[in-house]
Amino acid sequence: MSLIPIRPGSSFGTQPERSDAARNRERLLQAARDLVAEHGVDAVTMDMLACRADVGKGTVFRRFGSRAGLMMTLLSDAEAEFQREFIFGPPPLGPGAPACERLIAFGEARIKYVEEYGELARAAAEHSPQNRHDAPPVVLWHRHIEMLLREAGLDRDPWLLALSLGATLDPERILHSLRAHGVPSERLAASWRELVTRLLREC
Amino acid sequence: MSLIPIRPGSSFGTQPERSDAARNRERLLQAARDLVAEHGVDAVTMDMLACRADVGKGTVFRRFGSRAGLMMTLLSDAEAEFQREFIFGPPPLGPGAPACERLIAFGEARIKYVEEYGELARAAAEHSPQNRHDAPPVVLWHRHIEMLLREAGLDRDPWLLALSLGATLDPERILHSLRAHGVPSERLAASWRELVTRLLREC
DNA sequence: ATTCTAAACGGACTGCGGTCCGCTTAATAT
DNA sequence: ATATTAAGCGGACCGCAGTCCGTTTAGAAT
Repeated sequence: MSLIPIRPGSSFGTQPERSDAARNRERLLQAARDLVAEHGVDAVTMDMLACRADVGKGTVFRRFGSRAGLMMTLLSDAEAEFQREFIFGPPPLGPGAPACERLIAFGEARIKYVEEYGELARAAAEHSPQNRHDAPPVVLWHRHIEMLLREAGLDRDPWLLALSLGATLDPERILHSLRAHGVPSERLAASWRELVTRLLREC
Repeated sequence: MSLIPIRPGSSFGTQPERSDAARNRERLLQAARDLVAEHGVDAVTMDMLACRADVGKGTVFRRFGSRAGLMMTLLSDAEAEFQREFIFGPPPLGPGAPACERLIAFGEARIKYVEEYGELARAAAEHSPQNRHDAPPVVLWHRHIEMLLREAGLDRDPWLLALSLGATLDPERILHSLRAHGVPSERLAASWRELVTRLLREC
């Protein structure tokens, strides 16, 4: 179980991957996207993927490490885009707006993200109690929230407070509200706004 | 996958279970407690349990429905005690104290509970995205928090807000803070207190 | 005591995620 | 061209949760 770099062989000092490996990766990613589109995330099995991509099962696990790793890879583009937006993008999500507004925008963006990629995100976290909370993207959101809390003047253990706020935005939870209880995303966003504004009042 | 009644055969109109079934249940529960004590929750498999209790594997699943069901059963006593305390017990956890103080006490009690039974609680929720949020005890905590929020004067969608607060107290999350990051439970409790008091200021 | 039947039983079986290890091959050195 | 070798490959294999179905048996009815 190792970290999956966003670009394979992107680290300096390591040689680029072999041509057959690159070809197999493309085949696997294409097959995975097709299968997800055809049957939905939850119905895609690793054997099915190996079969469709016409590679051995071992190759699938060599590429992605685990089912969760595969899902992370499928998410990586959307994830990178999301990160770009809240780090470099225009306000209120990106820098330039007051912390409180950025925090609200962050939650709203996250809810939209889960609406679109929730199943993948859930599958990427399943069966990984470790990586569920320590995966690089999760740590990044967490630090982002913590930074905004500090910026808003919340100095009492902002790290743990950020953890609590992050829990509210957990894909599985949001997805459950959306799908199982039929809560419209606007209502989730409104509740998030309420939570954040109450928390940051007079800071 | 069905709900597991706290007391078997406790519903009216159903006949009591057969004697061999009762004997097997006791054997299974004893074996399960022993195995958990010996090897830890995560290492206990259903085959192991069937073997130790000297019953067939089918019997294990007939009793408990799933691994998660078994863990819920093992938790049911502690769970019932916890419920009793925050519903009927002395303040500030039970009725008689201001909503804000009860909410703080609730979180503190929950953190202690997770410290003691966290592994079981996590295992009881694993692989059940459905029952994870809709299991009777979870729904009860949730309603309790919602009630306290209303009592404190928070009228803007207290149901969703209760969901957010509940997310903070999720066993897996608390356990991860405690074990993986070594956060002492007092610090978790302090952060919870901070969160609740900020949220309920001037209500 | 005998019969009846629905509940309970047990263990072979399935499907899935994940590992292992002997074989193949791309890339490099000569 | 040939030899070398480490990365890559494939699929048999494992452990586990959960299902299926033919067999057994407790308890009621006679």
